[in-house]
Amino acid sequence: MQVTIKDVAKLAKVAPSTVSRVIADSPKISDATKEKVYKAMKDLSYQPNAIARSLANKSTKTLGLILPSTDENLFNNPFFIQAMKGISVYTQKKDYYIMYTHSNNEENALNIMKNYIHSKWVDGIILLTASENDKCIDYLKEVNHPFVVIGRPENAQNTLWVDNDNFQAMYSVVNHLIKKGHTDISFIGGPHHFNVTKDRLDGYKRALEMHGIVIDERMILEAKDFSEPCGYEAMQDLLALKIPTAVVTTDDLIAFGALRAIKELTDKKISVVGFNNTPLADYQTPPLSSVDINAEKLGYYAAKLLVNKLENVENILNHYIVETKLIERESTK
Amino acid sequence: MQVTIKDVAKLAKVAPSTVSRVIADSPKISDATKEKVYKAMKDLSYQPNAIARSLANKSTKTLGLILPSTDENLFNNPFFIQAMKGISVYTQKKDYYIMYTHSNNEENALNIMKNYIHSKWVDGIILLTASENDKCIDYLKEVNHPFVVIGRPENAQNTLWVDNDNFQAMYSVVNHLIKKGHTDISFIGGPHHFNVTKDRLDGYKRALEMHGIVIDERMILEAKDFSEPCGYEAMQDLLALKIPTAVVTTDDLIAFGALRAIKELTDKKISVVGFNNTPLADYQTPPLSSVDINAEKLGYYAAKLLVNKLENVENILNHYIVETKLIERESTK
DNA sequence: CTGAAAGCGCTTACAG
DNA sequence: CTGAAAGCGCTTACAG
Repeated sequence: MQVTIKDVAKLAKVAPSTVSRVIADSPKISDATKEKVYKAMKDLSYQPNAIARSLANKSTKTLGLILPSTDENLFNNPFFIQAMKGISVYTQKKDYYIMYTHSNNEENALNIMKNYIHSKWVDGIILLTASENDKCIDYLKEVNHPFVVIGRPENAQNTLWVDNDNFQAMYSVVNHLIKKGHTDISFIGGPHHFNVTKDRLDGYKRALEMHGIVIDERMILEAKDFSEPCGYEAMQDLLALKIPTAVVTTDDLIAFGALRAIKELTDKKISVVGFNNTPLADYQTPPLSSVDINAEKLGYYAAKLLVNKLENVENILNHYIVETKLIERESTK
Repeated sequence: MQVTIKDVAKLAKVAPSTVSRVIADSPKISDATKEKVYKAMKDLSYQPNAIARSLANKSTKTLGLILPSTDENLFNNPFFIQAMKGISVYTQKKDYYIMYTHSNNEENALNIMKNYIHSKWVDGIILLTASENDKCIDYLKEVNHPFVVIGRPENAQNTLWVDNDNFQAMYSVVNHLIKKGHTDISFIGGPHHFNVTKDRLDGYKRALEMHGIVIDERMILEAKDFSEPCGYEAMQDLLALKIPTAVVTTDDLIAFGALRAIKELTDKKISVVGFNNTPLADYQTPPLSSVDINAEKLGYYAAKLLVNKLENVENILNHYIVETKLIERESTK
């Protein structure tokens, strides 16, 4: 049967409350008593019941995660699983737990989140993506429930978030290309309602401006989705219009599609850069240069910010910026 | 403040126990009372506290998942995230929750599992991989805690599991190749301590035997890991020895490596088949034929078997076999 | 059909 | 420094 705090108390000849204090390592308890209790716990191989603890403490030490599920990117891009790993690494250190659920759409996500919160399962929520007018964020703010966002949210003040500096990341990629002599640089982004797309587009534009290159709006394309076929399609549209010397994209899958379109539709050499440095970037022909966004670290720091808040540890900043790194390969040589 | 069952009881002018029975939809309660209580619940927007419920019920309706983390495959192969999605889809239907943790090694996995169990967080465990002498399985059997395995375990009786028919899957791939005229068919498997590797190897051997083709042990290679470089290396070793007309592998990444070795090291046309039908199989040169193992369905049925057991619904069989399908592309044409 | 009471396994003011 | 008691928010025999 289940060994409880009472059994330990009986064996150690103390009160249950004393055992509880020993578990919490209360400084008020004498060392002698602690020893007695530790021994009894060991003899009975006692393990505290986390549920009972949660009820008494009004805290589960559990974080809730909601994953998109229609998003094709979920399976093609290791971002989510890497971020989940980073979260897990931090929570394990801090004895926190993680719950996750997949959602089909934003409304579904909101319901899952409400359920997590109202049923008292989770102490905090980690949002893995941020979009414009994010209903989840609005709700979490409204009910004032602790959360953190991976990706910079719209009203970043009073909100915990982690992100890459997407503006800077794309700025330096484009800057790098310009230094190599490129002037006709095109941009193929994912759907524009993602903040991440906007930030990277801004970085692209800024780099061109800084070098006095006129921005040609026709060279800025939107892939309908973070997928290979959408990348192919966008590149196809672009080639029908104009042949650039370089293309920056906001996603490896989009870049894979662009590479294929280039191979099939033109003889010109066009440099291509992806984002996320997915494992297969290295195995494209040519191997694809790509920006590593360090998804595991994004997850790790997201968990850290949130746990700090839950434990009332002051966060020096309400966000972390995780560094990016261009991994240069054949596609830009 | 938190709305409790007492507040609802007071407003509806009934006892808390009555409210509890209404929530559980007990047939003993009159419709009139039910109505009153429903109204009160709505007026107060009452949500049951899952933690309190769990404590009283001695059941959390939560399943625990342990993910490998060193495994390179974790990021390269969408298997895990797909299986996790399938699990989530089923648990959502049944109002169950999921917890996950990443582990670094088997010992770590065992500790995480023990913690899940002893702290009473989870009602059941889903193991995403099964290896020889699996310590987690041994432990779960020892303490008689409900669990299900994705992948056929060693002593399958009295154990819930889901899997593809890996023997059959590989058998029919090899059979298919033989029918196309191949007789020199090589096998490159992942590490041999995985049951899945053994089953597929058996299927390979059986198909050859059935057609009277002598098995040449030198044509059976082991990639040290489920990775592209290990596939490359194995193929390289093979080519140094003998040039087959076809190669079957147990993993797309291994197959990607094999394709690259073939391109670089020989002019011969060699057919290649992968496993898992990862999204990028389609974008290899040539596009890779691969066996789709339906990971989402594996997860879905794993959750189903386990939840049935927890709810005392009899499982007709202690396992599910999820169908596989060869997706044929250029690499075998 | 419904209520009062005890219990799930903890924690934590309050006393001493 | 330690204990007795009340409480966290539910459920469920037991009575009626």
